[in-house]
Amino acid sequence: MSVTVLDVARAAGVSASTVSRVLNGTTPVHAAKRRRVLQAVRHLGYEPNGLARSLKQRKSLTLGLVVPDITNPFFAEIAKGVETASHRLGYSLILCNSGNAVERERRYLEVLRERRVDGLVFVPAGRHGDALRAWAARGLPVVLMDRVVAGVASDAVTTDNRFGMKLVVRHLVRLGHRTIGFIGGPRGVSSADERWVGFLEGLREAGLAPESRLMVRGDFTFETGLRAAPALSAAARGRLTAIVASSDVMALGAMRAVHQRGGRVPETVSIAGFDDIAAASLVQPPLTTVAQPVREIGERAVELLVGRVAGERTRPSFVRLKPRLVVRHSTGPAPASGARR
Amino acid sequence: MSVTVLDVARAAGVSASTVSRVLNGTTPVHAAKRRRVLQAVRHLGYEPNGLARSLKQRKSLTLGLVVPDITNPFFAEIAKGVETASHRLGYSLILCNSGNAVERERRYLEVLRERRVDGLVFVPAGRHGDALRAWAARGLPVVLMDRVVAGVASDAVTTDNRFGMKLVVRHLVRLGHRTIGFIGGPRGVSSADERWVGFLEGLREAGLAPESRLMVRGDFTFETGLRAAPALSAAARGRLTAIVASSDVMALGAMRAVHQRGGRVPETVSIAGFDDIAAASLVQPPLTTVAQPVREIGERAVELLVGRVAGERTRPSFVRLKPRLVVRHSTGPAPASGARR
DNA sequence: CTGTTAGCGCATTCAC
DNA sequence: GTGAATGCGCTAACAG
Repeated sequence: MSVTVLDVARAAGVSASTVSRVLNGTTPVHAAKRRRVLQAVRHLGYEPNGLARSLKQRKSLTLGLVVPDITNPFFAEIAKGVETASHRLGYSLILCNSGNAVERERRYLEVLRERRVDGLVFVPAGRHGDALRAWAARGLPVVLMDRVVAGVASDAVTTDNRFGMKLVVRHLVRLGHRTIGFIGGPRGVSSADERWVGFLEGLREAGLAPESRLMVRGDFTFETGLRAAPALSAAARGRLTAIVASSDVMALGAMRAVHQRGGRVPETVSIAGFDDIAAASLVQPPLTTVAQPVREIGERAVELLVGRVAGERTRPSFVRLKPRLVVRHSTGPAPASGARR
Repeated sequence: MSVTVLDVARAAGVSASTVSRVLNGTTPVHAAKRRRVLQAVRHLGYEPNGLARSLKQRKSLTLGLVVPDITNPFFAEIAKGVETASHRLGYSLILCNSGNAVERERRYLEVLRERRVDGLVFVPAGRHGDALRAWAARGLPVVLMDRVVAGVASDAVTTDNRFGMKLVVRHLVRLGHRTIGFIGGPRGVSSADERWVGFLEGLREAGLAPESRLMVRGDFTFETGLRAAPALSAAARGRLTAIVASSDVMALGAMRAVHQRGGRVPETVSIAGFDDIAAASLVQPPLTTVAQPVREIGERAVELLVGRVAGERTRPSFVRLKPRLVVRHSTGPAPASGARR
């Protein structure tokens, strides 16, 4: 069927092993033979069979990437970083979109094991982590991104979410805001939890008392923001001058809600997000947010993973990248005081 | 090292082939033995080696996905559809992000051949197509999405771009617009070319004369829209009442430019896009656009591909999906007449 | 129904 | 330096 090393060997008048050596540069080969081999390769249009090589060498040069939703711009950016780094280092990447479903996630890990991927770059969907623990228990390399899972001591690349969120709160406080609503992410997702804590700490730093009725949880969707903003306004009885969302998408939803009700951003209420997705700078007004080094997250994760595949480290490394505040026009000075709807 | 069929066979007191038969349901096996095999599998934590299976069966159950840019929401949606369909049909998906670079694209196709993927779902970067022709020449299945490549008679799933663009023009004409600017995509990208033609046809249908100075080409980026909108306004000397962009991202750029210069959408100028990416409904005002059945494009492409892998068809099928106009608030009645900046 | 045999295509011993 | 032999883990004949 397809042309094999043996075919090349025959055409070049050498043995299969010699062909292999030439192709992989494992061992020196006489220049003359080497040339004949290369020529035969070209002549026959030989293409090595990666499957056979992987089987023999017991490594597939393939990595798995599992994300909750590739259409989420944040994960798309991460995926791009992961893809770039993988191919740069000679690995192919199998894409798995878990759709935030734990069951699908479990199935994917199974498939990836069967495919004998050399490692896994992973943004876990929920808090759970059984499937992941099972994976790690087999000694298979895995690097978590964005969030960590309780009880799994694997490599991870995350953002300093607490710090990032405090940056936002400070910014708002400096602008004179005293009553700030918060739209958080799902409980149990570590990055969301950290942002929640960062928000509380930011308030405390400023001597502000948190009000639990002004803090709601969402699921990182636009709809959450859309619904939460009016709810927060109502809960604050007109005192609210700013809203911080735990993701840009939710912030965009909040902004939309404000506009729909005839409010203006930032005049009526300031709004800030987290992530700095592309859309953040494209909306009107452009969104103040916390920029995560997304590309870098993906790239560092792969580098860590490949290092571990090569057996470099033995203890898990935990990389925390610093985010930075990006001030745009969705935040402004707090209104002098008092009632507005 | 890892546990193999042979280990299972020994543990169950049967031959390796029987284990294989039980696992694959190829041939009936005595209930008792079957049970013992299954038990041994569970007991030993056996996991089939997909690499070995693929080598033997000469099919990898893997597909390649090549897109220009996974962070482009349009391609991200497509990727999601492709991923879902692939895994549903039992295939894994290798993700390749060509970054719109022909050379990277070429390298990817090479890698994918070495990996012995069973087929390729492909959004080609440019007009070229040599690498693709080489691929197809080897009889390897490929399905194009969104755009086709001249001289390559492969399966393809596309949108009826001409029709879609005419829908937009009709809509605008009905609103009273007579001087409409157009921001097109790159020449040689078939989908962009079709939209260009559709725009011209739409004008003609309405008895409007195209003005070449009111039609510019871009590269589907936000920046293109940002720059093109003012340029079109200037070229029209105040007569322009509407702008149609060949993609939502460019439309968003145009909208931003209008806002930056103090204009209002749609009062000053109506703006329409193409694709209906998520952001289109989230911006202010929500964008009138042509919705492509993105998810379906991805899914149909995979189904076509898998069908071809199975050797179902022999002639290339060319699927054209109908887009639909989504009227939102970025388009409105043309102003009574005359000058505005 | 089931065991035995024989590769899939390659890289790696081990001798020379 | 190089060839012959071996086996990675699996499934598909081929007999029984």
